Amino acid sequence: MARYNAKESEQHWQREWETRQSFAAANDSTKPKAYVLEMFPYPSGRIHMGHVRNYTMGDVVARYMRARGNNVLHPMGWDAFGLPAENAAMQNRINPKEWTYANIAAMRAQLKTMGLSLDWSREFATCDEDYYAQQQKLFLDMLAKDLAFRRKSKVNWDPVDHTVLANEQVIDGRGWRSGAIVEQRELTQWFFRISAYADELLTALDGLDRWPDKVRIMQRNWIGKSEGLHFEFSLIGAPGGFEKLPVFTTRPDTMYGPTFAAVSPDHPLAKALAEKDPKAAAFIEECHRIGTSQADIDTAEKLGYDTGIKAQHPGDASIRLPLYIANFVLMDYGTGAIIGCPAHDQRDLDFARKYGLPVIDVFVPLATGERVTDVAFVPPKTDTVRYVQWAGKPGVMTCEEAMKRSLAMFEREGWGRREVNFRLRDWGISRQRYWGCPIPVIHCARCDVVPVPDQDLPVALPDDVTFDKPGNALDHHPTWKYVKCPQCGGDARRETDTMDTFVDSSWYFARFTDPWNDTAPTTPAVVNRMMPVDQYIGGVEHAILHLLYSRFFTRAMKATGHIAMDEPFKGMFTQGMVVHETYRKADGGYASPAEINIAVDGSSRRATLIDGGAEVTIGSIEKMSKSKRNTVDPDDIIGTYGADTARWFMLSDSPPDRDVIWSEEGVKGASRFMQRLWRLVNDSAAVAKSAPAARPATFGADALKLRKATHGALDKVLSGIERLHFNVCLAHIREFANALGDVLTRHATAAPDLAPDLAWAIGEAAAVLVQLVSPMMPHLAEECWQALGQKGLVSEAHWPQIERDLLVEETHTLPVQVNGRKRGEVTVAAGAQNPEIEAAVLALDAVKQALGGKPARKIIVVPQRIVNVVG
RNA sequence: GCGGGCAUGGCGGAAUCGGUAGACGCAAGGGACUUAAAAUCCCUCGGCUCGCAAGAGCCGUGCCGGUUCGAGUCCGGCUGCCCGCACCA
Repeated sequence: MARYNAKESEQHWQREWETRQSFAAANDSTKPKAYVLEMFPYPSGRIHMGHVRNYTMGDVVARYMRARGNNVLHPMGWDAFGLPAENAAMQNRINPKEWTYANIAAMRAQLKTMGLSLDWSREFATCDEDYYAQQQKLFLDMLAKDLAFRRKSKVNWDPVDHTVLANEQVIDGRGWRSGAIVEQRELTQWFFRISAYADELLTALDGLDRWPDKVRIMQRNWIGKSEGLHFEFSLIGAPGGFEKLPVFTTRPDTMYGPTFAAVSPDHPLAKALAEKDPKAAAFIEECHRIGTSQADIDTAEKLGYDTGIKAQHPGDASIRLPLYIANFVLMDYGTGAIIGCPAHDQRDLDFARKYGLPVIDVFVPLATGERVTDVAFVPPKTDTVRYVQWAGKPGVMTCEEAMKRSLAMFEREGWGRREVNFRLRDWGISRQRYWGCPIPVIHCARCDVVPVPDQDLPVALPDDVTFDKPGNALDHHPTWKYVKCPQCGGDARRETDTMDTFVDSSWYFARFTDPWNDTAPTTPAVVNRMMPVDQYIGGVEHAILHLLYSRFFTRAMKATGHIAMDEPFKGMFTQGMVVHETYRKADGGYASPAEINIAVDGSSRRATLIDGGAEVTIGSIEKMSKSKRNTVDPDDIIGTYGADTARWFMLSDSPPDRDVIWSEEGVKGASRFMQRLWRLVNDSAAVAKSAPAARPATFGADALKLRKATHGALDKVLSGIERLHFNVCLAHIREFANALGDVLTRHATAAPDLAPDLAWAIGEAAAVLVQLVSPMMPHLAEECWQALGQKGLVSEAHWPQIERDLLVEETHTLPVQVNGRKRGEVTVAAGAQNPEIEAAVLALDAVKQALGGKPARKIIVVPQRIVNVVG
């Protein structure tokens, strides 16, 4: 029999699916909907193995749901705005738009070779005018609801490139491209008021029970809710307007332990002091010079500047604390001012020791009563400790209890109140870039900020831009920004900032439900039927920002009437990375997998360069990356082995949430299995020809055994896909294929006079096997489906009914343990009662021997599982 | 520093509820077919001990302890690795 020709077959079936529109979703279907979505790609130009893994998993779920009878929405698009297009424009003198659309075309062609069951009719790119036009409407609706606003904000400014940099683009205090020292500048920026939903975004996490715990915990920490005490110090000797200093602390129980107070170098009070006091100004300057990178923070010494101002304790006027400007106090958390309690905070202790400030123990360990010396005493809040300075009084209680009682007391005394603080900041979306969605507002000297009127939307990006100057090409454009004010008709200027590309990806999933609507972002009747996404799949790297922004955006769209739900993603799954061995050459450089030969000698492996044969060291397994040169091109794999092989390998072995190690041997194993299935199905088809058309009334022992395996496999694989345990599903499929193979080898020689019931069972088994592999290897499955003479396409077939009565065994073989050690087995009827089983067990020689003639004290029978005799 | 996860053969991993640890695959070794190779098929494959053999026994899921008739799984304490956040008051 001819080997399966993946190349020919895959092209053929991809064309067939396209002509039949097999994967188009219907917005008006009466079937239950299922929305399966993988994170859409950035059009870099080529797909990589991470994409292959992500889209294969999504495709298995989509195909599974379709065969379950759902109306499946499984779309694809492009997250197409962003900096790389501008960099390419600068380097290669190509227009960002041309570059992006050329990349999309190349990647679409690559994706199509994977045979994904996508509804391509809904495809769009976020840089399509049709898409960002609707995004501008959403922005204006949010502006009207005060969910979008402008505020002055500190940014990283690259003075050479004339651009704002994200924190990730600042490396050791320098711009990642220009290498220039980054300045902190105050600019007026656009924000989304995500903080208004902080509490809701936090509490709603509890309801997302089909999300990974890990992601929920990361979001919880990111939102960072903390409860504490808000109060004000009275300042003695402060400049005008700064008589009161608001402070937030999460430890109200330590209110009688501070020995200093401090404000951030960015605090308005610090700035006011700097104007009159050159030394203060110099200190603040120094603080700003110390970088914000992790390494800097780890090593930075605690530094302070004594302002000479005294902070008077609101509960006891006799306590007057020196007020410092301190480099470790952050302006954007709490009020930018702290109380320094050295005994119970390590930073405060370091600071106190450096400046010779006293240390007051508020509480001490119950057991030892030991006082603080070099290490601050910070026990878990639930620990019971001895308070020696609690609100001036002693007591023994947990910190939690003391905090609660302190708060209540201070509120009663009238100088403090309970306050909730969040770590979550409002979302700054202004980017001084060309290749993004223009913020649709006009600045007018008379009317201030004027939204672009509806009839003037979209604010389209001009195509005739140049990148010969650093900075924002929109700003440099000779005419684009000069407009008349829509309100007063006077000379005005367009906003030249564009939106953060995270905005584009915060609602694309909703747009997929009706991308044809050119009058509104969504069509409520449709979006409310097709959303939420039932299964979303993507990398953990988006666990915080993208997912949090999307959750916020869905709420903002609800507030502006574009959707009727809060949560966009009902089920969420984060898949692991694709990793590969690395190869190091003698000169220290990396070699790519395509450049080397591996020789196996027993259990040891040696790598040599194909060109020249020089020895190469096999290095650690790392994430596939260009710098380590350990990438494998999906095109090469699909060209050599076919898409089905690549898909099968991606799902085998490693659990989907863990990293998968790409190896040549593994791919070959997958390819071998594909060919094996092809033979198995063709052999089965030959045998099944002699089978009766109608299902036999009774089945003999061999046929029954095979049918049990068939329906057992069906049950295990389907429930495995449901739980996304793809690697286990594949093992069950292989096990079932082995079982069918055994039957064929045992009976193949007798094929002509094979019992009709067995022939029928073989036909059934082969058909089920093909259907079970169809979500993973869809092309091969179609080819096999045809070889078996089945009607229609397997991609459009419904799952067969699982015959549950075949899953029930008539007899059970139970392992028999004596004192927890296996000594034998008994086979009993399914309905056997315990006394009957116990008698059978005690009759076993091995059991009698193990008991050494003594009677059993107790017999534990776990039905259908195990028997344990206690001697 | 804070938060979370993981640890099972040579390797990736499997083991709904606590119930025969090592499914399935990769690699390796042996054999069959073949002029040969490829392909395919069969056998072995955690360790130790005993046995000519069929087989039998003991040990074994990072380490120490506990709960239980029974622990990879539950509890307490360690060790190592990985991830996220981080001067968050």
